[in-house]
Amino acid sequence: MKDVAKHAGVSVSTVSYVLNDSGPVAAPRRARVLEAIRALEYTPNESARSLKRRSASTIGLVVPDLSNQFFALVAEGVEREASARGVLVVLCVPGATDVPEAQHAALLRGQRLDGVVYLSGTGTAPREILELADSGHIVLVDEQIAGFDLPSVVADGRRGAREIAASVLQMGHRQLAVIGGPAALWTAEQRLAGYREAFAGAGIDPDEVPVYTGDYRMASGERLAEEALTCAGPRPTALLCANDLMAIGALEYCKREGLRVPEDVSIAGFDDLPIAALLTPRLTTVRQPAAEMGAMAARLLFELIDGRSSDGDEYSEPLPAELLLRESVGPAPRG
Amino acid sequence: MKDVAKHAGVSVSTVSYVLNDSGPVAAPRRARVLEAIRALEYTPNESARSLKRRSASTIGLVVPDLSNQFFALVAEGVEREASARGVLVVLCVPGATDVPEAQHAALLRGQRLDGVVYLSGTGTAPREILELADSGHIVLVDEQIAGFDLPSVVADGRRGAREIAASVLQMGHRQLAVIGGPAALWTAEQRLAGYREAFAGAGIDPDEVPVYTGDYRMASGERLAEEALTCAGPRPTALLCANDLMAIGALEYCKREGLRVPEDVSIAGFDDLPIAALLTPRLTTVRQPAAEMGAMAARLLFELIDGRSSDGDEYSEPLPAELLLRESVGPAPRG
DNA sequence: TTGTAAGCGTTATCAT
DNA sequence: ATGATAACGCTTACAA
Repeated sequence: MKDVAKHAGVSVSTVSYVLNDSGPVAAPRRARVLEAIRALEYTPNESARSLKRRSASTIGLVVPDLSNQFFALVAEGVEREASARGVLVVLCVPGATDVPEAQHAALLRGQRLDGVVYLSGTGTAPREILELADSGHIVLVDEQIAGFDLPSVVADGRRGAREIAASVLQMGHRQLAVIGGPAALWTAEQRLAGYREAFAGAGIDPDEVPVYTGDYRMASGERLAEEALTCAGPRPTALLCANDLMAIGALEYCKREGLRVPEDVSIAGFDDLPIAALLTPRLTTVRQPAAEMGAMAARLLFELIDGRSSDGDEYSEPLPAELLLRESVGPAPRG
Repeated sequence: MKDVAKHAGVSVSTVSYVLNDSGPVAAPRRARVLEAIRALEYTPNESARSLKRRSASTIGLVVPDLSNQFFALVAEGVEREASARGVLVVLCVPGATDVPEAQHAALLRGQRLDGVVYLSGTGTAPREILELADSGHIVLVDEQIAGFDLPSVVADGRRGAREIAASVLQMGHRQLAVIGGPAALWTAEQRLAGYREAFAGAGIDPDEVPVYTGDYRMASGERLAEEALTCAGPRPTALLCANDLMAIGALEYCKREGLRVPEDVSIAGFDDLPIAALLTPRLTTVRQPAAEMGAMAARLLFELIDGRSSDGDEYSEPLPAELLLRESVGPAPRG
């Protein structure tokens, strides 16, 4: 920068003024500066800038797992929104590494990050992250952490669950089973609540419907489908799975056991992962607008960072979740 | 930091020494410093550090698209390796935004990034990126950019292609069609070469086998499968698709048209996306060790950055690509 | 072994 | 309108 100043025959402050037009500068001199910048191929040193400005123009994105397409789509949304503002996104995948989460948190405090979009996938967060919530800025996506009132962007899972359950009931199913998500997860709870509302609405006692609790992963869907379909008593004719991954597991179980879907048993998922429409049968599910959720989370985070939030913690309305009827749910077999 | 020094009754340099054990410091004083750090909840300012050290401990990761699980897995590999070294990974998804790539490149020059793991997905890169290759450090993954001799991590796609084609031939197929990738892509070229080697090895004139050129996306697989299967002359009994996405498209076409796979037509893919094993029929494919490739790219990049490379440009051996025989390829129907 | 002090490249506050 | 100059928070000779 000094070189640029010299080359243009001006002072460094003038160069700085030109760079950020943060000060008045006469046209001819500004031209000379610009010219010098080009000539010397000068690029401002961002480390110095952020040191001075006390802001890194960088946010963090914490996702449990990138091979889960839901998270990947959220990440895309966040990245899009951030790069539109010239903000960098630092990726953290705590699961993929054995670096303690505390270290991730240190990043934020070390001013390398101005804020964080956080997806735990577990409904809990290490103490370090929670402490950050006060000082640093943090926005959750599709989850809420019990006992903490953190800003978050969520989809209307409850409504989606109610609708998908209602539509299954409308196909004549009366023997249902729910393969739910981890009890600790807010989304799991919401979706379960939605299912139960639909049951009640159809004159079924929600407590009569067996609920198997999984962990949102494929393997648990497979295992619990087996449990649900082989247990004593009348076999369920439809499985309500709280996410697509578990629904896929259930599908795999049926495939292995030679059960036809939906003729023998109907299966519904939740999320609308890109893969859902490619399965055989195509999976009936509820679309979570993942990319939009990521984008909205980023926007919310920027508002927090800019201190432009109306007041205290900020929330967005739940985004709509759209019911997608596909082949994996069919009419109930006649009993 | 000054506060810490004061609190511990030492000088700032001593604190710095303790922080990086970059200098000798007596045990009792070190303890006092540590204690002060804890007491004051001191976290070093990383912006200042990188300003001084002229290194950001941050690398960039450029991927065309995160919803493609191959890229997502590469990203996970990169992240894992980086965070193990305390290096941050900033994510860039050029496609998801309209920010000119030039701006991305400026990041590198602005010293915010020490290097970049680059996946264009197109086999080309903007001039800005290429210029970086000299000054900055860059490693490509699963591609090579024509006309430039850049360090890269690749899988042995040629061998994989040869093996999968050979195995299809061994099932008795004689009427084949290839659904290839974009001619400009190095991987597409490699895979095609592999197929052709297998054809020649089986006594088939490679030039007799029709090649339809797609763009590695699902839609093109669907369209080209139609072309291949409805063209004049004997219908192919097997489709060799240069990646899984196009194979999935082909599968979709068959599904729509009521063609049974593999009874009527066999379909082979390439990549082994996580979804491949979940399709019906399960997709025969070649595994690209995506996460390992990402990790290796990161390691290679760190070597370049540390100047620890044996000499000039550095390459890794192609990683092995493993043939996975599954249901989508079956014996040739008797003609 | 420890402390002092000179930068690292910017930005921002002042005089001019 | 412009130019010195003092921070920003850290590292690292160099001196003690």
